[in-house]
Amino acid sequence: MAKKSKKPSSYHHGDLKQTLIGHALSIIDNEGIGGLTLRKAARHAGVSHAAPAHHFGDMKGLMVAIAIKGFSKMILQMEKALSQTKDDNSLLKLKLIGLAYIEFAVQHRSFFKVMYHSELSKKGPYPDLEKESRIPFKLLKSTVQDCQDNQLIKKGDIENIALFAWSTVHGIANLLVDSQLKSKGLLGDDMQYADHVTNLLYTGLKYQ
Amino acid sequence: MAKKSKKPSSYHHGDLKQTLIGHALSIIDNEGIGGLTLRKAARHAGVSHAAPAHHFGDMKGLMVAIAIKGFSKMILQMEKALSQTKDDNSLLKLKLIGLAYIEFAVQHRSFFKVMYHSELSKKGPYPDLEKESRIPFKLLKSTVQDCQDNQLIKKGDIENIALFAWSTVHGIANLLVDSQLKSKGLLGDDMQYADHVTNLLYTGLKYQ
DNA sequence: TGTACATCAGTGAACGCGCGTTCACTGATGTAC
DNA sequence: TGTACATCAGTGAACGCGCGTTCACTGATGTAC
Repeated sequence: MAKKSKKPSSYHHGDLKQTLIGHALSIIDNEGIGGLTLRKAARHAGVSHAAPAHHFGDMKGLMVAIAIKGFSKMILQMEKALSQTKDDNSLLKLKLIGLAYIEFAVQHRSFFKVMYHSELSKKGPYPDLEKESRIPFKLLKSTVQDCQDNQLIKKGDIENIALFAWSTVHGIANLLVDSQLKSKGLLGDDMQYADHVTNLLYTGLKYQ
Repeated sequence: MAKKSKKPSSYHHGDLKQTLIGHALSIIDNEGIGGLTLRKAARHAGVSHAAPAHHFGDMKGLMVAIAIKGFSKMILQMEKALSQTKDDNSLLKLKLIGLAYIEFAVQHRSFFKVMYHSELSKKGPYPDLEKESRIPFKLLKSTVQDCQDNQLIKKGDIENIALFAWSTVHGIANLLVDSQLKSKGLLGDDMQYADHVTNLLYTGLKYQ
């Protein structure tokens, strides 16, 4: 405390914004969204408690920044999954896109929690966030369309079928993220389980 | 403020415990679980801010009390649904029990949120809560067993099949509770949608 | 029916804590000439 | 290359707030005799 000469008292951090997001995510990892505060994020980043306000304005600003980053990561992961098979195998694509969604949620659970946090989806307007958040569903819809065009699943309203598929997959992702299954000792490997459930879902889509 | 003669300054409330639970639920309805504090619940109940500690000890005690009450309500609702059809129609039972689960979640969303709040499921031990919380899954498992005995669904490990069914239904319930679907303008009637999804699920269970 | 006493539920003042927010400031970086 | 100045990121002290918790208390209810 007496000697301050050790630290070069940097007034320019480099990329504090991204650093703060990183620490915010790890706080959420450990304590849940309720455990995140601006002061705590600043403390973890080794920076004055007033610094976050400079970049995010307030708590909501931080959450929005995290969510936007999360969505763009998730979209990349989904697109990568789609590109792993040929155009004519659209049923496999449907499965892969669902698994990519679940995989992202499991691998980046704090991102996922923020992205679908109800407080965030309530109030707007955050046009950038809103735009990004719609893309995953759009990807799913066009895949469902492909499947129907190739007569791989039964006919029906695309929007509805996509909604069914998404909500099942999203529901499973949520469960895995919350560790509801693991804490009951019912679950071994997350992705193996996810594979089972998506198979179940697509069998339903085929025959119903 | 000057005249205190109006209120009879009651030192005995009648059933403050249940009253506090009721107000806690309505706070969660309006502001989410994060918005609930002991002081706020006391304020809504028109009671001193130290009163809740008398009945619940702390915040966690209140949450546990809410969850226990929620589970016993939900179990009643599921059992009622099961009793609405005859023994030999177990596939219908499987559907009804799933719908009862979703219906409870939608009708009592604050109960549901507390019952499956991750902070609650982490730390224990609350033996009463743990006991109650296992019953819904047990009911589901025995229904799945019935279906398999009557060769209404494909063979397989009961525990796994029940887990698939539960997690899908639970996932949907969560989505409806969080209003993720409504806020996207994708959803008309909750239960009509739930009906669709459960049909989809059970078709999967039949054919896979 | 009446009195004395124990128990129990709720009170209200007090405390320390972490939080978000404000604001004058410091000092590093970038730009003009 | 050097100097003057603007901009911008982060500082740290200060504030008021709502929270959980503690604790001596009050007064209503129930029980013994």
